[in-house]
Amino acid sequence: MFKPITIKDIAQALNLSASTVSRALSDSYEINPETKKRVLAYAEQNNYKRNPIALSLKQRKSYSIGVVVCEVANSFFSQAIDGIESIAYKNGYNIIITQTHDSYDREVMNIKHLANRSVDGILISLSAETTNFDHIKKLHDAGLPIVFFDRIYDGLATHKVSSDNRNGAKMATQHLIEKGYRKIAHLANAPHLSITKERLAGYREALTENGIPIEEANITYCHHGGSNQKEVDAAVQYFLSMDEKPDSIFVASDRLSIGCLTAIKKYGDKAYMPAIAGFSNSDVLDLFSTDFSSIRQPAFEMGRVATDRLIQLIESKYPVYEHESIVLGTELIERIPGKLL
Amino acid sequence: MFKPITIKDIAQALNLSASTVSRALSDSYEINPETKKRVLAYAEQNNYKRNPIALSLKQRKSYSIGVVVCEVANSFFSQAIDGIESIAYKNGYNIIITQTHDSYDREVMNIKHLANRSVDGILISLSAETTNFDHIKKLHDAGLPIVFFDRIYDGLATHKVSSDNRNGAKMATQHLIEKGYRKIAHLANAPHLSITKERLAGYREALTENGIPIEEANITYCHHGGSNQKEVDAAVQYFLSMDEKPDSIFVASDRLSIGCLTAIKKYGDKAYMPAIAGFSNSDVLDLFSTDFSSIRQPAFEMGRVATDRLIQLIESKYPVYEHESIVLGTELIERIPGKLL
DNA sequence: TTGAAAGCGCTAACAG
DNA sequence: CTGTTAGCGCTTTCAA
Repeated sequence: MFKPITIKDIAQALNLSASTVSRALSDSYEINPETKKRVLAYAEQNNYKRNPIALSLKQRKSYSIGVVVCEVANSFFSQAIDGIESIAYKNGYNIIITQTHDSYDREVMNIKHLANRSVDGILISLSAETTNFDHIKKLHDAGLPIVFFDRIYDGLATHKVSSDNRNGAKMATQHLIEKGYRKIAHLANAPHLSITKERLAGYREALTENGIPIEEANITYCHHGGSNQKEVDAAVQYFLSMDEKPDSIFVASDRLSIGCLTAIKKYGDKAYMPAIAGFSNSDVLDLFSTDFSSIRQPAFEMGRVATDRLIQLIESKYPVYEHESIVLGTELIERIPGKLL
Repeated sequence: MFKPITIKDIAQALNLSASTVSRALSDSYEINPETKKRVLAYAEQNNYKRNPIALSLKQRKSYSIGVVVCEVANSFFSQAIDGIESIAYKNGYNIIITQTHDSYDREVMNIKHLANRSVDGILISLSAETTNFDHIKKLHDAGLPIVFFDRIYDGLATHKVSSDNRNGAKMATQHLIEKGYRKIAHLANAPHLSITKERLAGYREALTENGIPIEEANITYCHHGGSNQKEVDAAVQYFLSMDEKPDSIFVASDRLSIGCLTAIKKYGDKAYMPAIAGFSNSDVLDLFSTDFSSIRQPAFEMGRVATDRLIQLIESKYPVYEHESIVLGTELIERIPGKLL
């Protein structure tokens, strides 16, 4: 069942040796054009396909790259994957996608699994829970090419691709300020994530520049990135329980935005309805006239750039010592309530 | 760089033969417990990992399964992928995801690529453009296990997993009727897709049962599944141009729902705003109080079931001649406008 | 220009 | 209980 034709079969059929066939197939210069033509013709006819597994074994290369994200059912990441795929395929690689669901344990498992599966390199966006990086360091030290995107770890000498989180956060906060809000809460992601720190910095910057005092009590972290709705609910309930409730919330991520809106819908009332602005790549938001302006990251492009760099690393003949930190711009999408829909 | 330890290394270090080590590692019964312990200990210490590629070559098995969907940035499919992943990983398989973007050519490419990559089996949800199935038939005939999900092809003797599209469509249409709408248009997917036919049947059934005449002019197809927004725009503009405009629209898919809302937002006006109901697995919709009730498919479960069946096929010792067509239930989610948000 | 042989890492039939 | 041998499909010296 399903036994494809091999180089040996061709050799036998054409009365040649396997090595000659191999050479003909890889278009070696030192081969009789006549023979080459015969081999190619026969291969074509019997639609011979190189066995990539044998090739991998021989060349110690799998032509596949691993991708580690928290979840694919997330606008930002699914768009990023589109970008990753586009570059990977163009270069003859396929991608193996794994999801951490923002759990450290699953991240460790997945990365081990990928390394074990002998991928040629890995693209990582860290899980919200990750604070120990040994599982990644070990592989990196062993020579496995790794590129971070979105959720970066700075302690590793490799390429990093992110978006301008600080400025995005600043724009969002500034946007709320311009709309007249003053008591702006911040629903933040897990505290150790790179994006959390950067977005927090942007939030602070906007407030400071506008002479609004920063109150730590207005900032709440979601240690699991909102992968459990309960923690988002708790955060929102906390905001709602404050003596002086926030008039608006700057939300740090796609996942949290959805979670935050859900929680507000659940616990809020007509009398109190904070404005919301935050990071999100969801297209669906465009359809509604909520008071939810968002910061959009160039997800597709980030995926492309990260993959491009990873393949560079993989295919480089010599060890690469210079590493880029690439930061792409973010975009504010203002949404005005009260229009159609 | 990155040269992992092999069975030979262990053999040498322990003064054993490679086969003994291999046996010890695979916990063969016919091995001295003492030796086994030594080998295991050494392997553990030097964190030996089986080379899966060598294993694949030997066993003609890659422990990976290919997945073909139109796009991951789609609530239904990303949820289905979650389900696929959960079962695949539990059984030691990893998944290679490819996107067709609803193009026939890309589907052919991707499937070839997967077969070529020697996956052990493929899960397919057809592209909207596909009308010729030779590329799939060929592989199936050659013995490659294939399971269809969601967008089925009936001409192949294999397992198929779908949701109750007919009844889902009927519920949605019935829902519109109950809300008082009478001129209900149908924005359909590509005509040859299984889901299109089934959903159309449900739509017709609801109308008929309610004594509403079926008018073909009220039905418009999107031949590329809405992967190009222009075709959705055209369809909506057509509805808007009708002498007697539809008072509501039943939309056939997730992608089309988004597209339809987008188009209406673009071309509609306050005076005319049709009600909409349709298939969608988007969680975001729950957050808004649009007049958009939706039919939700059990995406995660569909992914699980399909993968389970595929692995059964893969691991079956004997050819399987009995094939299931599994149909899972759909759910109507009513949304009432005018609430919070 | 072609062939023979070795080897990538692993398993399995066979022999002891 | 353990070792020898062969082979999965392919590439690549080395020799002819």
